[in-house]
Amino acid sequence: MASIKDVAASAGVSVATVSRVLNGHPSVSADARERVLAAVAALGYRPNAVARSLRTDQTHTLGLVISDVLNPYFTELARSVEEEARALGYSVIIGNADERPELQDHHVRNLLDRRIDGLLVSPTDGGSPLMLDAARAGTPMVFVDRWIPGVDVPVVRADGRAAVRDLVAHLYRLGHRRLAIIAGPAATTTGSERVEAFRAALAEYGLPLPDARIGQGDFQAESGRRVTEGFLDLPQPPDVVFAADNLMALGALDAVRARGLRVPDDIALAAFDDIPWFVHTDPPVTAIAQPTGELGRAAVRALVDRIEGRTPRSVTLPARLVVRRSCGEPPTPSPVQRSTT
Amino acid sequence: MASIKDVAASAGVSVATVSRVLNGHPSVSADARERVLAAVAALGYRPNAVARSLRTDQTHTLGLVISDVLNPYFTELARSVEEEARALGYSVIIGNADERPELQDHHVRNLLDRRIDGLLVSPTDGGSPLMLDAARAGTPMVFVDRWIPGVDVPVVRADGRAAVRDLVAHLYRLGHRRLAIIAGPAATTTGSERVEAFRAALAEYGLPLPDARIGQGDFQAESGRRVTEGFLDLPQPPDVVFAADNLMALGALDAVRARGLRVPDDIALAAFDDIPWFVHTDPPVTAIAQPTGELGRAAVRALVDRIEGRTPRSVTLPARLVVRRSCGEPPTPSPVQRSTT
DNA sequence: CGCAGCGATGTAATCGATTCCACGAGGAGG
DNA sequence: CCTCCTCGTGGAATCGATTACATCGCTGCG
Repeated sequence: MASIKDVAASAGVSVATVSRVLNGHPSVSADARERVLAAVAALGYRPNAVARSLRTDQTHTLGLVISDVLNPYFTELARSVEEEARALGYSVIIGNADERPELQDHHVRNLLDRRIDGLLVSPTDGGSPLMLDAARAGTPMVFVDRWIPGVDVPVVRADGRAAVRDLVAHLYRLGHRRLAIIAGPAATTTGSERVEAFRAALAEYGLPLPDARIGQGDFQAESGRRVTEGFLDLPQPPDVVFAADNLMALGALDAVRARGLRVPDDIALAAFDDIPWFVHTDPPVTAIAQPTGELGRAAVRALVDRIEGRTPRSVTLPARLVVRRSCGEPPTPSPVQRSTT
Repeated sequence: MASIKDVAASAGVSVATVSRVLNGHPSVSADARERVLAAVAALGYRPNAVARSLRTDQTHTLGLVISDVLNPYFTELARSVEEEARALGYSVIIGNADERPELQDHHVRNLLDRRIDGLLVSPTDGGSPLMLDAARAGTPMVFVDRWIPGVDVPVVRADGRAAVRDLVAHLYRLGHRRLAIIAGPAATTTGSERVEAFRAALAEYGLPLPDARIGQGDFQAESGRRVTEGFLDLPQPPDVVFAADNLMALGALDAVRARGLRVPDDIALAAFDDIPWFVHTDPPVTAIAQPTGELGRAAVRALVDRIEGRTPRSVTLPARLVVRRSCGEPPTPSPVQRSTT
């Protein structure tokens, strides 16, 4: 592969001049510029990004560590992150932690070794020493979706409290009183926050949330199935199951179906995170939709601000309830709550 | 960030010795090794992968260019690729082409500039000059899922012909005679092959496939919707719509539902590519399942073989039909065709 | 006792870029 | 006509690693 030296030789100038032409430095004669450009074209020369990064100490690359690529929510997040990053002149390297802290560390370490300019993380756990060290050491970093309390890193996320309250109001109106939740890991902020928001909303209606109706999941479909089976085995099964993410809702659907029960007649279902497939499930699933694309874009902007010396800001955007049929009664379209069915 | 020089100084040895310790070179005294390791730990030193890559001309990184991350099929493929690559000591950088040739070129160029060791591609089109040049120039490369004819690059893919034949047999048995297909872009191999397989299978049953029942899609949900609407507007709408990928099937489902029609009573539906959600759609969708994970792993193995000087082999694995309810008649479980519902 | 050979180590070249500095030519101003 | 600046250019240092080669001290064998 041709290097800058080959170009210089072929154009009859020094490597310094070639570099200047390539970087748009003003003080190059029109004649030299032309010869360099011709040589570049003739040789099909492309600058070696590795060498350039070594010299400039910049990779123009962001690392994105997410908890689970197979979760459509994170897939969409990753996509919007890449899009915005590209618009700002950065590339993105994705690390998929698969909800496993040690895999998350593997990726963080790998990205750091590659000297990425900044790190976008949706932590799988409460924060490994590695991640805390990186943050402390001044690695430009932004948390997205989930975050680690007590670390001085901007957070870009959705606030689902209002939407959860709307959901509980919706459920109450439909006559449901025994509500249950499949929670995410307590070590994640989204895992604990969603339970808290749910509990608070229930309290407003004077409804209890006994421990038996709080199932411990791990954001994966299988745990949703397992927890739901537990709920169905209770002496008094719940009227509604609220899954803290879309994969656990899928598992719940599996479990309900396996018993030969029907949603919403026998048991209602709602989920956090809306995805295109929820429109076509049987029945369409009522869900809380995050502004995923906007979150990804805002996170990139914050991180790039930090990298380029500006002051990044935390961002919180509202989530909203999307009513479908999985909790009963076909939705009556209204300006506020409209299903996209 | 500490460099190898700092470690050398702190351990009281030369950088060469540090490098030797780090790379497991045998001729280092136990004493020196110990002091180096201590210094590494004390400084929290991590080798700079950029510098190392420049010197060794290896990045231990594979590029993966796929057509659409939002498509669950490709998401799963990407995941299995990363997994196998990690097991073999490589990292993966994903480029999402979004079914846009110019975006695909952007990513190929970006990956090449980063001097990745090899490229895994599922081409969005018939092959841009950039990609053809890269292949000709000897960049280690492997095609996965889709490929470009006439280029000497190993291909790892699924053969869906037998499964398509099974599907047509299934449809015929259910009494369907007017079959239609939503095809992918003709410039992609999967786009044209699936139509051909379908046409060949229909021929075996003496069924025609008039042009009016071949809709041109682009593997995105919106095109599935549009094409399906066209089918429904025909004087004689088809009995069955077969979508060449899962997103177009989603669009088709949208279109059918928007007309107030029912699957499979009014029109049946089948799709290429099986995904977990198809179990829970209304109705569950009959699909052709590819061995996605195995494809990803085989592709990585082939590419790494090529990179490490062994001779890579093309691989073709069979796809299989998964019968569910979207074409009519609940499936009767049999040893050969079993739904995972 | 002398020298070959080996093990441990350091010096320095190298990868491909960027960039500081020096230098020469040419124009402007005194 | 001389000096000073500016512009265009090239030489060389530099980034952080790897590695060929040189060196030095020992050991072992003849």
